[in-house]
Amino acid sequence: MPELPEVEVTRRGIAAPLQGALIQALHLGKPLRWPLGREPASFTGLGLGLASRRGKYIWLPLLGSEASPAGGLLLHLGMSGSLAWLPAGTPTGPPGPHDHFELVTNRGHLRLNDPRRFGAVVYSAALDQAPAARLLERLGPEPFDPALTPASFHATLQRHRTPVKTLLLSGEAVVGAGNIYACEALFAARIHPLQRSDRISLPRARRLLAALRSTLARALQLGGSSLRDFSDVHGVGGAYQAQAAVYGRQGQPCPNCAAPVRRLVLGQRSTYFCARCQKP
DNA sequence: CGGGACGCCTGTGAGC
DNA sequence: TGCTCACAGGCGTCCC
Repeated sequence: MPELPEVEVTRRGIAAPLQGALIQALHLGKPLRWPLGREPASFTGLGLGLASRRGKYIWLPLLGSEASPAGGLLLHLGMSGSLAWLPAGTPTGPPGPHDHFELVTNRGHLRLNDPRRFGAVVYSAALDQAPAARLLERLGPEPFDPALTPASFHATLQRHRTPVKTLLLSGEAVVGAGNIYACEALFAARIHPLQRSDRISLPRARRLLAALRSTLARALQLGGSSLRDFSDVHGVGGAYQAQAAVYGRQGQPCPNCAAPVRRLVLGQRSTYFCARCQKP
């Protein structure tokens, strides 16, 4: 479910309420993708720092009792995860059957709801130590990092012969695009998803990077996509999916040329595109 | 080494 | 109505 815009919307929603909050309890439900890696009871009394994001991971720093760093929690929402923030004082029912992680703090409850349980919450002593470092080390550049330039992006594309859409999903050239935004960015850049990565010229690479950035920025502005169940930490859904030009619109007219949107399967993922507008 | 397929889970919607 | 099947926003791991 959550791609970079949804994860960033989530991070923004929890950052202010959690910063400086004190953990009173940590509860686990059914197992997520990986074990937490630390005894839940040992988190009681720790403070929380400012949540940050890398790719589709959220890093929640923990503060020791004497304000010394105490590691943090690395969160991933997987395919079907979302976080809910329930401020103290509001009626809070018991955790639901898909609430598999809960932080009880003096300011409220943070719950991770994830029906498919592809998500994860993992303790790490530091961002640059295992297990966090191992999970983050292979991530490509952030889409809005100024160090990511058309030239450097193009250079990464040149190193692979795989279809460009597959490369976008791998996160090696740039992180953040999942299946929806990879399809949408390729449409906006008028590049065919099957186009071999190393055959993309510098001008087209420039166009793709610009399309990716504007697609992600637009989605962020609209609160992300809520195809099924994604919502922000207050339970409000995003609006981007109504703007999707091709994703999930097989057979419907291309908004640009009215040719029917087509679907193909690439790397076991549905891929939507306009065969008339998107050339190899 | 790069590239591609698998598997982790549960829910939902379409088709019969 | 109820069953079966395809498919769903991700990604680490394994195999070729």
